[in-house]
Amino acid sequence: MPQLNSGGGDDLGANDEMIAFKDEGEQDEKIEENAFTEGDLADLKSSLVNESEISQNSHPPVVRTGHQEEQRVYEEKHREHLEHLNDVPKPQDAGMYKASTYSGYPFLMLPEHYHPNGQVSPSANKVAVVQQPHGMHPLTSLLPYSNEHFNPSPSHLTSDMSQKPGVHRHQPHDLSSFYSLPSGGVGQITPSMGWQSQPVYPLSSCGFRQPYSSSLASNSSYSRFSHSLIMGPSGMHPTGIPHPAIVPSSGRQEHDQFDIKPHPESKREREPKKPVIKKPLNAFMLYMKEMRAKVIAECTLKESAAINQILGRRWHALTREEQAKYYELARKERQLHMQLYPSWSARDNYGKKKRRKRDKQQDSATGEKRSAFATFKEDSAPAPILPMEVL
DNA sequence: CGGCCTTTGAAGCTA
DNA sequence: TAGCTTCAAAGGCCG
Repeated sequence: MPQLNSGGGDDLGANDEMIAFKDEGEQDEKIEENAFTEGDLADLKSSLVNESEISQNSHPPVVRTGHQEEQRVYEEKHREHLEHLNDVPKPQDAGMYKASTYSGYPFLMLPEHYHPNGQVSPSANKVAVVQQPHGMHPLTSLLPYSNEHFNPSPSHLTSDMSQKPGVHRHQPHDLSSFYSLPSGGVGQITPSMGWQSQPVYPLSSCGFRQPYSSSLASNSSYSRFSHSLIMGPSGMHPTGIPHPAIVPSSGRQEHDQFDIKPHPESKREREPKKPVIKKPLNAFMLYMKEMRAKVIAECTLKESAAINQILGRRWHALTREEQAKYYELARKERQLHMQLYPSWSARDNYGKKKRRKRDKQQDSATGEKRSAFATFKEDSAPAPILPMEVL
């Protein structure tokens, strides 16, 4: 709830942590921005010609737009990483992390010492965190990038990117030093007022059946992101789909991502459609993706609205380190997204969703301008159903 | 069939 | 620049 916290400083929720992190992290950002260099992309584009020719056997030839070309590079890079994953982990990965705040892709090569107390098991460091039960998120599917792709490299990328025509997105502030958390500074996040209130769905106590910190620290979550998961269902290689960022093996995202329909018979599909590039997932979205299945299993819930409420509370129950992992992952996703789609803007997707009914009603009601936050809370949260102690 | 619900965070927009 | 708006995922539910 950035809106609530933006003005004040006494709320100790995650947002404040982010602010605190940001204050520390601008230096490293310059370095990390170079991690995934344009040179890498260019090299990939040139070196992957053969691969793409081979891969044509597995899927029909596609006339690629500019975006699709970027996506193809994205896919190929992803594949390289996946193949690289099968190799022995490189010693320099650990060494690099030890040198400073880790700069590699955190959820693949999450350093063992990422936790000050070394909670993360070594085996957990080599796999992506984000679970893809039905398919890969465009960017989370690319998590298995090794450090060599995100290695801080000569600063040509940043300058290149900034000089690139059409690049208008600002470079994100570095959050890496966010996560150079003080040892022993593992503070439990004080729940903010917002997340504590107004459970709409009848939440059972399973939302806090066990503290997330323990579940995360255990292998339960990390161990699920084995290579097989990364590779997709039934061992399907990500390159078996048009784009790893785009195409999950199943599910609606498959069609949402670029409006590519499987049956292009209709009139609409014949019209050339500009691919829709989705927003990169934020930290909480990544967390939800990973933990949703776990919550479903624990609580035998299926409704996403209820699950999301539980996840929202668990999110606030996370320790700073635990949240930091997801913030870092989200940051990497944004970086990667920005580098692959430099001309993309979140604005591009504005209006893609139909306007919410409640917003329409709101407008037609009084005409009085109410904050979106107030609207959401008032409209969607009639009364707490569970006592606060359950939450 | 498509919007709603529900969550947090990022980014765009507006006054 | 503060505050507001939209979108991102997910899947059951409902009109």
